Amino acid sequence: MRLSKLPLTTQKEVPAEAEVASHQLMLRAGLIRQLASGLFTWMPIGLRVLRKVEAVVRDEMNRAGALEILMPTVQPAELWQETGRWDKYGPLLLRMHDRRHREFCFGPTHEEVVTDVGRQELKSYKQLPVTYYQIQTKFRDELRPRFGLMRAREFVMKDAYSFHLDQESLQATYDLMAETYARIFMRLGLPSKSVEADSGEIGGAQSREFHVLAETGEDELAYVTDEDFAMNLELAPSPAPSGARPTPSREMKKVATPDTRSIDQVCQLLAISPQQTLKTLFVEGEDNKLIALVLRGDHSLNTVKAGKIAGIKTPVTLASAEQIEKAAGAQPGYVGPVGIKARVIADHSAAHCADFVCGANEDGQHLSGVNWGRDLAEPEIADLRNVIAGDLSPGGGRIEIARGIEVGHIFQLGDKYSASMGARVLDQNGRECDMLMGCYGIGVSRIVAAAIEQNHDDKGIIWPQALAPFDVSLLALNSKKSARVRSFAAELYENLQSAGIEVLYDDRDSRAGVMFADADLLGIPHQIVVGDRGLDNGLIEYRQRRSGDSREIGQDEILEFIKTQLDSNKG
RNA sequence: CGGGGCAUAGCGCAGUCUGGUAGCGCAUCUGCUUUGGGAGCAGAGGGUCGGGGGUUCGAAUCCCUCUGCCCCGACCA
Repeated sequence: MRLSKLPLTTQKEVPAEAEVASHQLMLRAGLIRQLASGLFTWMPIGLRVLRKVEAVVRDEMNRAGALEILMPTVQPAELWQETGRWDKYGPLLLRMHDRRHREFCFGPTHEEVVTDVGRQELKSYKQLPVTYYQIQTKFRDELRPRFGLMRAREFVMKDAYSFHLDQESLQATYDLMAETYARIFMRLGLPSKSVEADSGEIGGAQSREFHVLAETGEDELAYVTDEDFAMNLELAPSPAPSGARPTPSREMKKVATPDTRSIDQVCQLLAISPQQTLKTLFVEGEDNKLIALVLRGDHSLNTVKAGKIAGIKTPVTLASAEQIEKAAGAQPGYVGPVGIKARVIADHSAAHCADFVCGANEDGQHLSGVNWGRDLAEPEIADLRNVIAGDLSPGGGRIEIARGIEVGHIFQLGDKYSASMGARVLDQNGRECDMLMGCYGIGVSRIVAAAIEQNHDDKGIIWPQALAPFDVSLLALNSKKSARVRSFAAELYENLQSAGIEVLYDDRDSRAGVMFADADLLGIPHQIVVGDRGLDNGLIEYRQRRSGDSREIGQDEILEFIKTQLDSNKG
């Protein structure tokens, strides 16, 4: 593509609305334009990237034997009423009606529609297993769209659904999809990790999330390098403390701690470490009374775990400062479990502490030398905390923590949809039975954003080869004045294209600095620079976007050189 | 939905407190000069100051109201 034919305006300045790198760079490079909150137009170069992702996903899904279909984005309410989700799905579902006042929704997902397909098409166990998939636009009316394409309301998703006669078959396809997903992210050049996950609303027995690793990721992943252990932090069990609780050796006494509300401040004042302190958090109970959750000072509350404890209201809500003062008689920062009139649940690490420091339920005062069973009743014990790096896994390894962006999620649905919608086949014995189903999603448009989060520098995007909108940027410096540059570059452009290489040819009448800056911003992996300075010596400059390394290549060798570079990169 | 912020040219912003009819940088267009890392000079186009209502001789500015967008929280590919 000739850049002179493309109305591309890149921006030096970062749009105020964009917070994260991927959003900023996509706007600056002119890959997307925002229409409204969570709605984006894919501009020519951006769309090429999206298509690259789709191509890899499609190729691997086909290779795994899945069948591509395309279902409507608009779905009738009746289907959703069959599964009960018309009422349960809530405001995420964009609802509308047609001219006859028949109700519809814009599909946020397609379990209902595909189950309808399944019950019409599939009658015999001999047709199973089968996996259908589509790559299509979804709409979810998110309460808070965020971070550009990372959480858009309208987005492109690859969703696949499998149908089975029995659990063994479902498990086999589920495992195959897990392998396929790992291969997709590898081919896209995006280091990823899969973890066990909470299956949430969609339900089902097993589920696994796929994350692209990135510092800016919203999820935390707990894993052990040499073990199978890999879980979303919200699920990862923290190890029970080993051995008996140390015996008390100190007396409880009150210490004045004015203006020291945080654990850090208390530790500094008393010259102790956070492990010797306990913090107390109040959450709302189902009966609207507050419940005290006690954690070691260096640990943090895991709200998913807390929400699973009977009596705690879900979603877990932390009490307000007013509620806390009313219940404990002290401001947040000075509350503790001693003498508190509330249900007390301690994390097992906190329950294992002796001679600890905690708030005295009196402003400006803490207690030191406190011991369970002596100074206050033994607490209820539960796993309440997030694991931290260095904790032991169930297998005995040291847990590490990484951040990731969720780009895929696979589920075993079982008969949840087939049973409610009557999707049945005849088995070997002529008996009618509900099919089992699996579902497998990939956030195609989110992958584009995730790739940038993982691959950029201060100059712009650095596309992995498989995602790059073009293979090569060809810059013709001062081409307006120099007929020699103009003709060499034009010929090279034709030759590269004939060799099947995708080229973005910068034939604009711009200054060199502008062309370099735009090429770096757009992030195409290989740059070829044609200029008079090189041609004087019969040389062309080749530069790698990622490393910034450049070298001079003979003008007759440049075509072969680029071919070799691309081959070794595609590997 | 709860809490906070913002809305002035395509983008980034000033002007609002203290009312007097809109400005700066980038981008765009023209000309000249320049030409290997976001050039210089000269000129030009582009704004119902988010919408509606009110106060006033006069509103970007003050008041009321609506809308949109962004950030923090719960949810998700």
